[in-house]
Amino acid sequence: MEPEKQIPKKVITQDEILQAALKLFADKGYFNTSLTDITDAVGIKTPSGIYHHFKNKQAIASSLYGNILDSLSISIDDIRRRNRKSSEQLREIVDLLFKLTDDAPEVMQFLLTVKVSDFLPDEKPLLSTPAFLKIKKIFQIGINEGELRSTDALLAYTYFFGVINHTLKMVLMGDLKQEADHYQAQAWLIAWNTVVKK
Amino acid sequence: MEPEKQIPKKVITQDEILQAALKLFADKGYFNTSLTDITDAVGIKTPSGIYHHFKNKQAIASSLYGNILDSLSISIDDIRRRNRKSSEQLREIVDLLFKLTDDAPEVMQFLLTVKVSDFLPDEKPLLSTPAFLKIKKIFQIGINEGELRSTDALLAYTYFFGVINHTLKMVLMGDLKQEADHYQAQAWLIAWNTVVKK
DNA sequence: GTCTATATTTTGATAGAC
DNA sequence: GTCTATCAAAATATAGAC
Repeated sequence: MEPEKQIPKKVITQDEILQAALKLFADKGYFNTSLTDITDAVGIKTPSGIYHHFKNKQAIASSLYGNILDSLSISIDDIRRRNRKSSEQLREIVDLLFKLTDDAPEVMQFLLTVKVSDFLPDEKPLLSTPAFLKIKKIFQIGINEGELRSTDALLAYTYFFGVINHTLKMVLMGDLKQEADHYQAQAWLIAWNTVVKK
Repeated sequence: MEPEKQIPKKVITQDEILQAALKLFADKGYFNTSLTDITDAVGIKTPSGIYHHFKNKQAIASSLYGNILDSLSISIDDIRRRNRKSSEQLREIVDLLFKLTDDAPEVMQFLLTVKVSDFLPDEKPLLSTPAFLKIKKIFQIGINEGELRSTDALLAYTYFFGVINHTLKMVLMGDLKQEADHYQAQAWLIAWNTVVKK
């Protein structure tokens, strides 16, 4: 093992700030998280350092939100590329969300239980976001191709992700005691039945 | 028409404060609502008046939350008294929630889209609240009597209200453009199908 | 890029006159 | 029970030394 440097870690990266902020925002909420909380979590002594990386507190949240949605959008692109049927694509999206809930609960908390518009009023509403538009498109194609019941694509989305998101939220809040993974198979089946053509 | 009194309205009731606060909390969020906002909305000039009615800002929110949950609990009692089957009871609860969404959207916004635990950390979690426990009991009885599929009552709740709540949330956020009433019949059917024994 | 120190602003809350 | 006036605290943000 190498001898550890005596110099205390001082240099903070943007990513460390984002990770700490994400955890705090997900846990205590944006308004209950002060810049001091973030500096504490990240191991520096003053909020000053943060202003070298971000314009202000809002910019941290905005960056987080953007990153999460971008990453989600990319994953969805990938999923759509690898699967042709709407059922398969939705199946993989559900798989991704359940995995994220177990492996990166802060991310899903930020997506599902945090009301972003309260502190990012200028951000695009979730439903006009690329990630969401792609999901809506999956429903639309499924309807056109006859795999899904013919309703409004937005309504199909509403029912399907009503089941999925509520299940994940109950896990995140600790009301459902097992890992998300444990509920996935059944939740998928129930959600799928809300939209499938029989 | 009677001659209007010249004396400007000064005396404010507790209920006026609660109503104004509910609207503001639902609209802008608890943390974006200052006591000054409330005094403005209620027509007095200084936050001082509010402290004669409530201990502090939190107490306003706490009172609101309690009132809403109490009233919901009473409505559920009434519904359970008037109906015997779980299906009928759930049907009426759904009816109530859709009506509330159209007639008192602030109330439903407070229930569905506001994260109460952020500013009322000492409040009982929603799921250990009388209103919720009664709803859970309805599912449990439905399962025992064979009307509902045999799963965990909490899971039945999760799926059923996943559909219902998400539909109402989409209406409240303006993503679904019609009144809640317009979506009720189909949402009920979909939600019911997530739990019914076939 | 982090530190000390400080400026600025907001807001929750109180005291006392009327 | 509302008003004027004011306090106290907290948190965002900045300036300048190192």
